[in-house]
Amino acid sequence: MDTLETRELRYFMAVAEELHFGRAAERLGMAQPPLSRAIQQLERRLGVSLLKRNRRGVSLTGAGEVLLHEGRAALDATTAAARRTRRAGGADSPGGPRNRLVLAVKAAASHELLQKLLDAYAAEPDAAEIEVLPSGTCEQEEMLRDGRADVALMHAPFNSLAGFDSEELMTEGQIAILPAGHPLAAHKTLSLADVSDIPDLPLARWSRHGTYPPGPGPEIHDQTQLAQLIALGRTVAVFPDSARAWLWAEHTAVPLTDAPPVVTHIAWPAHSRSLALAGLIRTATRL
Amino acid sequence: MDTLETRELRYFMAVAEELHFGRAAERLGMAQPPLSRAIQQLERRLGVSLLKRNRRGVSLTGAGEVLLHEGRAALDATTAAARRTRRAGGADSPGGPRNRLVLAVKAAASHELLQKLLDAYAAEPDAAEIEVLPSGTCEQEEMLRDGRADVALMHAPFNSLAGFDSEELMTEGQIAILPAGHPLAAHKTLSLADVSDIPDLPLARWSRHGTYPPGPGPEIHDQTQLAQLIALGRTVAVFPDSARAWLWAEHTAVPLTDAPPVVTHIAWPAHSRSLALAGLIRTATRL
DNA sequence: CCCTGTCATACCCGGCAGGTATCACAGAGG
DNA sequence: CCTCTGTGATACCTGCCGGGTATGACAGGG
Repeated sequence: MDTLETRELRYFMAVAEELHFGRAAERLGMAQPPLSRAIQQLERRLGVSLLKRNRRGVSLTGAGEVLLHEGRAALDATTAAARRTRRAGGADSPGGPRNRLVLAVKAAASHELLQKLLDAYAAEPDAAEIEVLPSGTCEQEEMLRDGRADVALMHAPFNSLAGFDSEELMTEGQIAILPAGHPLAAHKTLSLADVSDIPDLPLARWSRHGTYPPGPGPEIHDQTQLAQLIALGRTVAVFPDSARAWLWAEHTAVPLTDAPPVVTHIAWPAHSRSLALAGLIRTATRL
Repeated sequence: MDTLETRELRYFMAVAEELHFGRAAERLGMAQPPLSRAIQQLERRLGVSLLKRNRRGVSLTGAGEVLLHEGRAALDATTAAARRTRRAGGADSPGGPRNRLVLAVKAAASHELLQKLLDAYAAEPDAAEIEVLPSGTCEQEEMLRDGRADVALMHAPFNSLAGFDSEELMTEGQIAILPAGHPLAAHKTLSLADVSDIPDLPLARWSRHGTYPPGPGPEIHDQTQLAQLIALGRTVAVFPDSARAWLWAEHTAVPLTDAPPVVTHIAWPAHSRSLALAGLIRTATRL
């Protein structure tokens, strides 16, 4: 009676996101009528109206908005359960659980720290196998939530640690990366205001799930693209100190005085109870 | 293909907890054969063996243990979604969402703080209705997780804040509550060791989901029972300072020097995005 | 060797998820 | 005013699958 099958959740999420039964049905690979009926049944079972049918499209009610948020979390938890269970497959014999951990890392960030962590952990006596999973901009959170990853390196304040357990690993300042020839590159230090409003160097806009924030800067989704655009004198970027590791000859790094410090954490789902994970965290905090 | 219906999850959880298909089926209100078949299908779909059938009972494989933990979280998230959506029902008109928040509080704890919080919040201009939900020993965590509550007052280190967002509200020391006539009641202060091993006053054992930890003390599930047993000179209890509010004449409170301080937090699910909740938290942190 | 407890198999049935065809209705144009 | 289009709802049918009952297979205990 108060069950909420995942199928129903999937259906509702599709409709709530598309705000259109036809498109939602197509996305789900089914016909529109059964989808309509399923949503009606869902509303009846919950005793709540979720959608306002406006004869010209659909909009969410208050309850619908709640179910959109909570349902996302529930679906993520469910697929996470499936994925992590699959991954634990074959690990039957209690003698050698042959655990494998998936570690999500923002591509090309924290190179040095990651290297040290992997080396130190590999030296542990009962080290599990670690699979490093490169993730897009701020994607580590989703990866932890939906089970693609078991543990992640995150960077506050860019990533939100909400809902995860975490330990602090490292704090660093931020630098502006400028074209070597630019006038500002001669400064000893800069402020955020100095670099956020340079007329000839608009800040680049990072891809996030294929979309870009509005603004004048170039659209990028890749560190190499960015590096190249800076080298060409087309843009400027703000990065943590450790980005110095991949600077080109055509780049100049200038410390920012008022940028918030970047804190690298190791984070994992709060309910995790894995021995291998505990070992990795212990290793990380000892670095 | 990688869906994991909630029905399957419910079935597996039952079997994993009972470790017995017959009893699990009974608990689920169904016959045993379809349950067996459902679990087999689940194992085939996941491509993973979850249970070891020992011809004499059943035990979990490694993957089964993982699914037991992750599945619990997923099921909680799903029922939470259903409950919170139901509760948001009728809140259709964006003009007046008539939000109601459910606040879980350990019964009889933090009386004074709770009173101040409710008063202060009620004075806010756009205050939602607050339903106070008394919870058993350390039950607030489950209530937040499975959606029975939206926000809770928790007491570290007794409650675990893992997986929730929280703000610290208050820190207090702990006291021993003794029968007024007892020799130890004459002391100015005591240590934990002093009260944990009094031969004639064994520490009481609190009910937790109907079961009791082992030990010599009396079994209780209610503050009034405890108060009475102390008054009768049968037991001693350790409580935060604020418990002085409900002491009887026959009780004596003695501060404990080495007991860890109790920190009261207001905590909520990390993904919450409710305006009413935000208002309550703002009010709470300003107290 | 039989009895008991336990899970798997065999087989049947009814309900419901899903498909197709169609309706009802609101807006846009003419 | 009528028609055409896009939308979600309704009607009806069908096949699958979830669930039930009966029974089998097998390990332990007496």
